[in-house]
Amino acid sequence: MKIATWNVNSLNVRLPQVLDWLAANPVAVLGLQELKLTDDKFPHMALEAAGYHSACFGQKTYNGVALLSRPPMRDIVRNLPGFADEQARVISATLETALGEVRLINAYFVNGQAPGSDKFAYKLQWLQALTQWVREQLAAHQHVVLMGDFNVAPEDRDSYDPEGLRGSIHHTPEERAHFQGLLDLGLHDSFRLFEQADNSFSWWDYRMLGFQKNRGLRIDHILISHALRPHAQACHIDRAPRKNKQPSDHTPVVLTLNLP
DNA sequence: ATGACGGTGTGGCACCGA
Repeated sequence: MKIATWNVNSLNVRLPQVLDWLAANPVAVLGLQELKLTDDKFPHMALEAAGYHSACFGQKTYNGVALLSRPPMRDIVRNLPGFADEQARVISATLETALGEVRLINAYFVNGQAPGSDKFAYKLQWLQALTQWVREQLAAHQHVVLMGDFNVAPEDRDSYDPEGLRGSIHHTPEERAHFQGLLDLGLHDSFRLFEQADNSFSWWDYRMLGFQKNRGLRIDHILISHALRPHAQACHIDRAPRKNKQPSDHTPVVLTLNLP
């Protein structure tokens, strides 16, 4: 059983690539971020034809998240309960697996623009609210997967230029402390459970040949709860879609669990 | 220090992303 996350930067533009990718990578679950479309424009039919149920939470122009899954989902929750937010950033759902219930949380974390900005303050508030939601979900469910575009490079090795970018957005101590705070709730960064190549990134700037020069960041993550850890078999970044003609700036991260 | 690339909106560019 595989679980993947992918920031598609407009599902309108990227739907053909998502369908192609799913055909080649028939994962059980795919979390999408940055749909940039409203729910009435969500391509339920095309995804159903590909064998996926879908639960979406969209908005116009910005943000928007969705969960796709082969088994049906239930108990779908949109955004962070108790945190008033005009931006559509989180969708959670429960899946029935061979292990029993798995609670999925798919999130598009706030970018934050620059330390000291209003957007950065919003990022920190949002991170606090998300942490509370994950804490509650972990209390209610043994098997929890927190996936998405975290907009945080957790460690220096997750950045192409950790010295030059020290203290800048995605690299600040505050953001990294929040990432560590999520781990401290009882989660593991599944990518780091396995040996990985140096300079493994999930996002590259469209400009200045960022991908060709591998000037990227690892900001897309799949975190799993303690109870899932023994079942994790692999986690890898699939760079192939970044080589497509009209690529997203992010590429999928894929977790393999030893479940049917 | 800035912009570079790409998506969206009701545009002739600005805003946002990371």
